[in-house]
Amino acid sequence: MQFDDKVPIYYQIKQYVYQQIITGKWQPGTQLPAVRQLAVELTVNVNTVQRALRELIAAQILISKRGKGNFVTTDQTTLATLADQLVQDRLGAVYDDLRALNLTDQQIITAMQTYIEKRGRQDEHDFND
Amino acid sequence: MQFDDKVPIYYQIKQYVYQQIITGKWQPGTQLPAVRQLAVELTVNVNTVQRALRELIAAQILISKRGKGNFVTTDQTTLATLADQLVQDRLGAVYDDLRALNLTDQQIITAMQTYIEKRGRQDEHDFND
DNA sequence: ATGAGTGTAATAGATAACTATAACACTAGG
DNA sequence: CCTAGTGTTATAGTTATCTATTACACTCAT
Repeated sequence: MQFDDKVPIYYQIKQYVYQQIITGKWQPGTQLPAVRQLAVELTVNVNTVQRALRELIAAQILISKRGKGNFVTTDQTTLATLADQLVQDRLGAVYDDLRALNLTDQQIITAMQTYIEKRGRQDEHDFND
Repeated sequence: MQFDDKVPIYYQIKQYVYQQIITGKWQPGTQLPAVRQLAVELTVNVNTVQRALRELIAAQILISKRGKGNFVTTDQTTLATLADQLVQDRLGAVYDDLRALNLTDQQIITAMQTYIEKRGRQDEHDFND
């Protein structure tokens, strides 16, 4: 996995776990890959994986069973809130940034639409290459 | 200034300088505050300011005149490109993130519109408090 | 009981970022 | 010439992150 060296790896691993859960790759209640296995897959140290998981366990996103493994929570409320929270946080961050660059609300929406249209054409083009 | 401890301060200072320029607070050709002054304003060390400025100078965004000061470039092309580049990079980042969270293009646009509407109401409410 | 597979934790060393401090280089005005 | 104001650089010490390694704690099948 490619990490952005501007932000701590353990922090990016947390985001990675969120994505696996929200996209359904790791279903509620299912067991995660072993920490040593995750460390190999992410080409990272076990301690770094553990640091990320520790915070997710504290947040009840994951359930840790010593000697057995780590599991995705089955608490539907937690999972539903998580997905919405991640999206809202992301939107809030980009909104603040673009406002700080002097864009109006309408310009932000238009810029996003234009970006997606352009991006769609590019992806299609790349696909046909 | 409040910094996010998840990303290097010198990197955030670069973003700060971009904002000052793009929002017109620092006009093309004008002199920046002295590095020691900036360090005080940002409550940061001179070396950290200098590290940020060094990269901006290398990118020709700023012009350094030893013994005189640092100045915003007057190259209109550079400035126009810069503003557009920052917006596009920001949009690209949030787009990738939201796609990774399984949102469709249309859902991204809708979520952004909804967020801005909600945010607008909240700001208005806060303002009247 | 033993061993394989799991999570958890501690140590020591490396590196990057940041700080405080000092020094050096250049410009302009008196 | 000298001084104040500017950018630039270097050193040393601190902290956070990450790594490698080792050890410990628990579960389960045999």
